[in-house]
Amino acid sequence: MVASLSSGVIPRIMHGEDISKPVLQILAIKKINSNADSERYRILISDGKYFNSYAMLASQLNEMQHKGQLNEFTIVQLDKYVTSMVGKDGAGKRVLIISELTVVNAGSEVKVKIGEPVTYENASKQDLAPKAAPPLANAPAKKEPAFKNNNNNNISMNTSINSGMTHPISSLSPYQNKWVIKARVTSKTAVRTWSNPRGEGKLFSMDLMDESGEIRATAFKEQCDKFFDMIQVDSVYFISKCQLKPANKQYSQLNNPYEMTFTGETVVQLCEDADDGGIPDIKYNLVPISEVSGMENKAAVDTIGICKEVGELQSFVSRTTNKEFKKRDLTLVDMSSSAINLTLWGDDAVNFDGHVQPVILVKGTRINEFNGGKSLSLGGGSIMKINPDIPEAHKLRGWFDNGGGDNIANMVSARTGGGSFNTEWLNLKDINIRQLGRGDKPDYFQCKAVVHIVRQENAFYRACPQTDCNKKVVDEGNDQYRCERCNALYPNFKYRLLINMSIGDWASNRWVTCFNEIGEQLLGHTSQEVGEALENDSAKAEQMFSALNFTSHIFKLRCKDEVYGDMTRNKLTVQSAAPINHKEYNKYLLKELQELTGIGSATK
DNA sequence: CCCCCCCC
Repeated sequence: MVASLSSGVIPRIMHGEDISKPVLQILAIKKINSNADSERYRILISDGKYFNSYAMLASQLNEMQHKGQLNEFTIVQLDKYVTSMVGKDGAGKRVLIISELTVVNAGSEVKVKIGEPVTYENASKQDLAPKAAPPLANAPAKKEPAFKNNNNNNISMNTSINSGMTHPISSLSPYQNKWVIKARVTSKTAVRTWSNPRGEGKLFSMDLMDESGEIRATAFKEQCDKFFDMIQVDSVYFISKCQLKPANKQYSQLNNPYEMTFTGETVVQLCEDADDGGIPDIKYNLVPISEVSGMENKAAVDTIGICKEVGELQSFVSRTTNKEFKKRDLTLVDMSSSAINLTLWGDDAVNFDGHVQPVILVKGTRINEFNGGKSLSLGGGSIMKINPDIPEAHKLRGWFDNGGGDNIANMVSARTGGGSFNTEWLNLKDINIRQLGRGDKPDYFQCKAVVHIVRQENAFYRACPQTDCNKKVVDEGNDQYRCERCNALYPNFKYRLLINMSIGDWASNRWVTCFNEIGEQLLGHTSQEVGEALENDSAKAEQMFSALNFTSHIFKLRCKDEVYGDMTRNKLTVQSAAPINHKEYNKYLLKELQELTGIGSATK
């Protein structure tokens, strides 16, 4: 049963009449040759009497075309559409943009073009008049255009509000410049400045959402100043006259092929309705902290927890960009008896007051994985709420204030170090073959090696006695030691180990450096004992150090080129030294043998 | 027109 078309409606639609759910036939569909990132389809569509060759699919319908649902002769019902001018205001062509449709009859079923349609631009005056009689009786009377191009923005805004003629975010495209969206701000960045060879300036971005979709908007320079204070997360705004451009998917996690830029023409008006008019609330997909362990690195996480511990504000200069960053690490705990670290940046880090152990709700934080531990980082499109007034927050408060956070069993951010399975097995010759350590980031690997020589010279230094300061102190004489980092004089110091030793495997041998804790572990003595022996009892020191010779370990090594003056040295640092787990090591050897020989691939 | 978020 092939449906009948809504004969003669195309000219009326193109003249601004709002016709509910017209039934039309697709006569042709083709991809527009535009930017490779933004796929668009243009269609030739007919009502049986007239056709329109300037119709386009909103990108969320591309999928239907991919599935072959919009072939030649398909009969469709337009559930949602807008018309708009393409090109410069008033000078261009009017297009029909379809954002929702239903397939009524497949093209393969219809098989033929219905009627002998001519271009709607040839329609007579009579055909433009709204028809009074059915079948289009339920079509509403002709409405004012959603957003008149006049100078009084408020009047046209109100027109659009009252007539409910805002546009869905998902229908926005560069092909259409007259629209008003009604959208909730789901996140907002801090103001950031930039300076590069192409210029400098400042900007902030926000993410906008309505029932149809989401989009990122950015305000530069003057617009940044003009709108930054006005835009508030969670509020709903009417927004119009932004410039649309293809989104760079490399940077945007939002589900929209476009993003927008505020311009001098941009109008933003707060929607003060108590009822937000169907704009959904921000949805938090709250994940228990324990579940983050099982999630992918770099995945986005919404969660809620109590800030049990607050780290100091830290400042550092990025090695790659030379920019200064401020950060602060928090530890969040929740009722899954788990703890995770959360990193705050910039003003969030500076202004954070964790002494009252507030409830922290975050949305869109990123997972960073290191050595098997996972932590969260609050970045670009993330939001943080402190003590939000939601039931989950009150529940957590009650739980924590009654001692709930005292027995945290699961440290999601803890590094699994030691016998972790994810470090690659290599030998010491592979370092050269694979050119490890040349990149910006260090390379990590493990190998089985035997200790050849342990150097006693410079195996320790006298360090600042403060717990967290390990800086070498200056001996001022008369039993006074000065720490330049703490800018203080102390009557004492602590010994710290910094041991160089040569280790070898079947392929090669290399000098490696061990820091304090691993040095203590390998020598089987505290740094204090080792330091005292080296300073006062050379026979005892010799005994300690020689005991380490010719012992075998599984070394986890960090490999990185380091520059000393004009010299670059490929440096190996011991991350861990563990006894040989023969079961695990043999498994690796068997796998290597299989790969080398191709024999025994069925062996488990 | 930005798109940086280190280190371990």
